[in-house]
Amino acid sequence: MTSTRPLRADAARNRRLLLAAAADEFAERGLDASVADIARRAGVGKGTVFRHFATKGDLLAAIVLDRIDALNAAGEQLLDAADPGLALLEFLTVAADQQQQRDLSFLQEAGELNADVIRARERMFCTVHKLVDRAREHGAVRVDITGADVILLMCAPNYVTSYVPDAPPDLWRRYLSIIFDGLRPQGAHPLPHPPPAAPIPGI
Amino acid sequence: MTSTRPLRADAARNRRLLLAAAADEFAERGLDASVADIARRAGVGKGTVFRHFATKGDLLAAIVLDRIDALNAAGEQLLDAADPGLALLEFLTVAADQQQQRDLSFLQEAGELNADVIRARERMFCTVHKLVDRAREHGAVRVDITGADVILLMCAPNYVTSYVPDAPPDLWRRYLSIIFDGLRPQGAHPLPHPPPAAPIPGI
Amino acid sequence: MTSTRPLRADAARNRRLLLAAAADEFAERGLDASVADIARRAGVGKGTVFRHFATKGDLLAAIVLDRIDALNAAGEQLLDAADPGLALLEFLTVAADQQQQRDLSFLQEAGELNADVIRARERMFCTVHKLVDRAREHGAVRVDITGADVILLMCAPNYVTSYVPDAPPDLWRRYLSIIFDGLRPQGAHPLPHPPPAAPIPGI
Amino acid sequence: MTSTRPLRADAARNRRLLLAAAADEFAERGLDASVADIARRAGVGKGTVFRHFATKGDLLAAIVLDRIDALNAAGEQLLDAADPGLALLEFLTVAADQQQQRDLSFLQEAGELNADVIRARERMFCTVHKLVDRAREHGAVRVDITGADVILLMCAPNYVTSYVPDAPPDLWRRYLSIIFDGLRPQGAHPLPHPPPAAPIPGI
DNA sequence: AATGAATGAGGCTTCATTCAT
DNA sequence: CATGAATGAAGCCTCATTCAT
Repeated sequence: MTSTRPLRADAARNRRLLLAAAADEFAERGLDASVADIARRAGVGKGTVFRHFATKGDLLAAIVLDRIDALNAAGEQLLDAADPGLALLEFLTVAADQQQQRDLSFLQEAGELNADVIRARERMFCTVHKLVDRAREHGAVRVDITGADVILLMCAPNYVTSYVPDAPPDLWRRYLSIIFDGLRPQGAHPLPHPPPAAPIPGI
Repeated sequence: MTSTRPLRADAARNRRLLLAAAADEFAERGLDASVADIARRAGVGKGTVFRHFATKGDLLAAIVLDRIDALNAAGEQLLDAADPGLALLEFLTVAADQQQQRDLSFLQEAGELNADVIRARERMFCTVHKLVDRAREHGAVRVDITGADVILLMCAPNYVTSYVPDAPPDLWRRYLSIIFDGLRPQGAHPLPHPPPAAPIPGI
Repeated sequence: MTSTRPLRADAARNRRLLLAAAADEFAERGLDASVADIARRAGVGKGTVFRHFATKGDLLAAIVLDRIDALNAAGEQLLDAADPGLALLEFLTVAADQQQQRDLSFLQEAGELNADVIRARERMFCTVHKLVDRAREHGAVRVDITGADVILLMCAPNYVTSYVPDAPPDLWRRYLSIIFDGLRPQGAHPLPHPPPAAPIPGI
Repeated sequence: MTSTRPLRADAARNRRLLLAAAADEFAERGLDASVADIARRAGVGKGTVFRHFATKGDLLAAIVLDRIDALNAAGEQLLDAADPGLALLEFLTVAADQQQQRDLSFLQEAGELNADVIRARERMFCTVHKLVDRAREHGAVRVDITGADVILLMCAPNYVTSYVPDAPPDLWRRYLSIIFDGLRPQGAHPLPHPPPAAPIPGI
């Protein structure tokens, strides 16, 4: 349990600066971004990074945790939406919008991260499964699509646009739309391979 | 100098060993694979790596160049295929199959690689454009899809499956099928964003 | 300034806590014990350590000073003892007992410590010399033994037992006894090397 | 097993330089001597240290291993000596002479070192036990002295003289003589504490 | 031509010390 | 006064690259 005691005003500011700087730096340089660069970008000393995050990995974990939790919150809200199809599309939109930038490999590499991240990821995956189940039941996505499929495809729009030199910030919407069309029942071709096992044992 | 002088027999063998070893190592460990490991895997000394490739980047470039050229050759063959829709799908299948493994970020990072790679990439992009144009004209893909779109989506199936822990080697076929369905005219929804400029000025 | 002004009650308490915590920590972790650990062990903030002791070295010096003074006091008492041989043995017993734990290298490293320590050490050395002189005169130790010899041998029992993994707390007594036997005149073999100069010029 | 392949001429030279430099540096600065300083002293780059010794600890282990093996060899030779008492004294003389300098904490800290060191240490301990047994049987040392005692006392002469500022290089002989007198049966006083368990289970 | 030894820049992390709260 | 946040020097180690053998 992180006994989140209030944190002094300046410390909280630095923590925020660090998370922002790190997110940017990781996005630009990938996971090899150096702690020194992150510190410089945040305008703090290198040592300050380690006061807030014991390890470079912990810093990454903190970022990922924030994003996953935020995304999950959005997803849970959408579980009550009237139109399950629109709800799923909206969820994917939020997901992509939220990370406009290079994806942080957060699904995969997170596997080696902090236990909190793993639990958060499982919660989020659960939510996605529910969203997909509802959408499927309402005929909004094809019957052979699983939650695991959507989880995997979730980051593709950002990934794809990351290759465009000076991409307009909304370009990902184009590819999300294409991919989502591929998930719809209309004109669906049979899939040549079964879906992967759900990433969480219990689903 | 690109003046490919014949190269002694053993040197040629080492070059092949190195390319293979490097491809495997990059695939497994990502771009951070160490030159030492590559050399060991190839069964040669570290110095030999640098005799053949002045720089780690050059080694990567050579791999990428090979793949792009091979892919382009496949694409050019398919330009004569009877069914342009099937031809495009086949091309994407070849592309994904060819790198089964971790994608080498070859489109993007290649941007900073050697000039040969850039030219090869442009040739390949050209071929893709032609394949897409033909497919579009035959109604096999929606009218609002461009060559640039397909180029961007090309790596998505491999990217997506790279997140599955012990993915079966053919899992990418599932996602290529889904994405390709999204490119078809049947049940297409209007796209919310215009396509990016073609990656090569002259297309 | 050595002008020991009275010090507020809580400050005095903190000073005591710090000295105790530091002594323990140094004993367990050696001279590399971190200030942070000492502060935590004392239950105070890191800043408080530096309010009381300008430097980590000063903290060490303060501990050493206390011990030396205490030891010297014991030695001076023993100068009046009836049996000079027993007195010397008792002094060495007190010395070893007092630091049961890892010796703090206090004789040597103290050389670079503050001036107060140096003066205290000189006082203590003086006392040892007197104890040895008396013991020698009474035939309790061999004639070729000097005060400097005893000073050097003084820490050996603790040093020696520091190598025993889970040493019983009194094990040093065994080695003090052996070494002291070596100082006695009975069965003494001639020494192959002259004694070192007295550590203090004026003795 | 260290498949000691011949090692190139220059590499062997550097290895020797490194071991010598490290021994000096450890002796002067203690175990905290920095790798950078060792490299500088040896006249090589920092990286070269790590080519030869994967870890700072491995470097220390190599030094210690050399010393222990040399000492053990000397000890084994002495097992055949005519006078067991003299043999033991000679062994202790060799031991002290061999490390003239600050002891490298080699008995204790070695516990966390490389497995080779541990085995070498056990061999040496065994030898000491045998030397002591023989000496005891011949009445050269008191009956209540064990091998473990001698092992512990072995480094004391060097330890003791390490505190003398500009000690003559043979000063340790004086204290070895004193301590050895303490081990003799003549005029021995009963020991106030039982000996520690032998450091190696099987002895 | 091949090898592997040497190099040193650069990465992560620790910690004594200073300073704002 | 006390606290604990911030700092930056320094330490260990990795690795691409160069160079002697």
